[in-house]
Amino acid sequence: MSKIPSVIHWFRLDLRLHDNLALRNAINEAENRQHFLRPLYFIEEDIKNKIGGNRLRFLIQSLQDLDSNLRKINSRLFIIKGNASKKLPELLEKWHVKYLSVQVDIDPEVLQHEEVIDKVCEEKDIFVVKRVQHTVYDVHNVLKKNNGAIPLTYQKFLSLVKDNPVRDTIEITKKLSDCCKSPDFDLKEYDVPTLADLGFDESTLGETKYPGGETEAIKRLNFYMAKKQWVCKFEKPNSSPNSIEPSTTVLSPYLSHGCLSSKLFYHKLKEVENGVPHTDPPVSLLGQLMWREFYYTAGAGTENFDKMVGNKVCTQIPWEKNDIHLKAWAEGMTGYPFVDAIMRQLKQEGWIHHLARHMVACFLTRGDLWISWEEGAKVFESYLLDYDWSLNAGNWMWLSASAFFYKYFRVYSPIAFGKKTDKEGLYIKKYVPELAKYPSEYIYEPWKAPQSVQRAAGCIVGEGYPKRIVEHDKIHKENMQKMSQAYKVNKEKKSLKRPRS
DNA sequence: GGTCCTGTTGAGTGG
DNA sequence: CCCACTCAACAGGAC
Repeated sequence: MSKIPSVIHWFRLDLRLHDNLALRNAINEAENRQHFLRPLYFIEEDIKNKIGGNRLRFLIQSLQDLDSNLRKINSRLFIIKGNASKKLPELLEKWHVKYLSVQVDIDPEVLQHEEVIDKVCEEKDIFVVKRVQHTVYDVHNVLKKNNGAIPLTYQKFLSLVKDNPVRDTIEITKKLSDCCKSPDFDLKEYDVPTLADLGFDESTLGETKYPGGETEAIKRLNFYMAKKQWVCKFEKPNSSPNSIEPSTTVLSPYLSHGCLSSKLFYHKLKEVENGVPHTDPPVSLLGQLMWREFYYTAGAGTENFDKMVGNKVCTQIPWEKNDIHLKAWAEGMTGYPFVDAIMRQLKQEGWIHHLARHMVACFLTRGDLWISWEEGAKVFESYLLDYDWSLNAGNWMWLSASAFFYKYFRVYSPIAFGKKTDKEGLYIKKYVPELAKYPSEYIYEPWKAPQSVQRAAGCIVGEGYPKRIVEHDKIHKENMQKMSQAYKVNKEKKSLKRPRS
């Protein structure tokens, strides 16, 4: 076994070569010292039980693309089966590692692994480099600027970052010297596994609508940035949650996996907006990116951010358990066609529009089913291609009026809301095909259709399609009272903690 | 303490 | 008649 030391770049959510400073640091280190370069990615053995099939496929595609891009610079990706905190310590020893680079993350599960590695590296005197490259800003710096408190409003967040410069992105194009190739460079055991290798049956998935990978990310970014008028006029609240093709960019899965650098997106948007009239945050495209930063900051600064109990920004609400309703919601079988269409699109394609997320999140929590946002967050975590720890928790708290947003009496109507942008119900007809022959008049409320109409449409409510599991008109009013009560209790608790003196 | 808050509903109005 | 649009009501909190 060779005694030449190795340099490791530990890939996590930075599955790209562009704007990857940590990777470039590792490359330079390997080149300068003529050490081996080993770009690693850890895949847990039971990953197929942990994340949904669509996301798993997206991840594998992203890794394949990453490997192929690394090969273009005379390197490759080394896939290690197992989790980092178990496997990496062995490898640090085996490969005589002297230098390790990694991006900064805030997800507590990731940080758990990182803590173990940090300790081992300290013992072994391995140099560790960490780079902020998943967010535009260093969120810990933003927190410091706010005296450690998290900004509870978007405007406050914007004011904190207003004058922060955003560094230019970097590119990695130079080919690596052959001396940086380790002797085990061609071993198949480090190859990116297929879905079948991971024990997942790909035939259970629909066609790939959003292929993973840096190459696709850049293509998608350039496609949208070329539509300058569209970018400059973009207003998120005015985009449609139920268009047949997405009304927004769907860059989110690429950002969440790090196939696309948020900083690159930032600079491209600035370039397009430069010198011409454009919309602004919160509604503009740049504003969308800032929402991401906002939630990252909040997530980094709050303990138990993804839970209700022990989370200081989260209003404690006595949600109730109801596995039957939860299952009906998750599978798109609530009897409300708009809700069901959204949930089925989510399950099939791994992406739904932001306002569609609002609709179903409101329905699950304060609006109708009175089930904890944590349950909804778990379902989203499994299905969403763009799942992101802090954004998921933050948005679920927003929608359930548990934090950041408090006007709980603004409840989305599962009947009226979708009609605004899709009166005909074409979206419902696509994703809830059993209702495809319903006249548009009844498409949002099939239970109102006369029996003759239901028969003619080939689907009887209660047989071919479920009856409503709750009556929205009644239940949302009851829930508002419960919310009011929970707020009252919360307020009392707060004033007890900080009595006026 | 006034002001402001991306993303409501549902009724009412005017083109 | 249908639409696009405005407006009021609503049980809140951060800054």
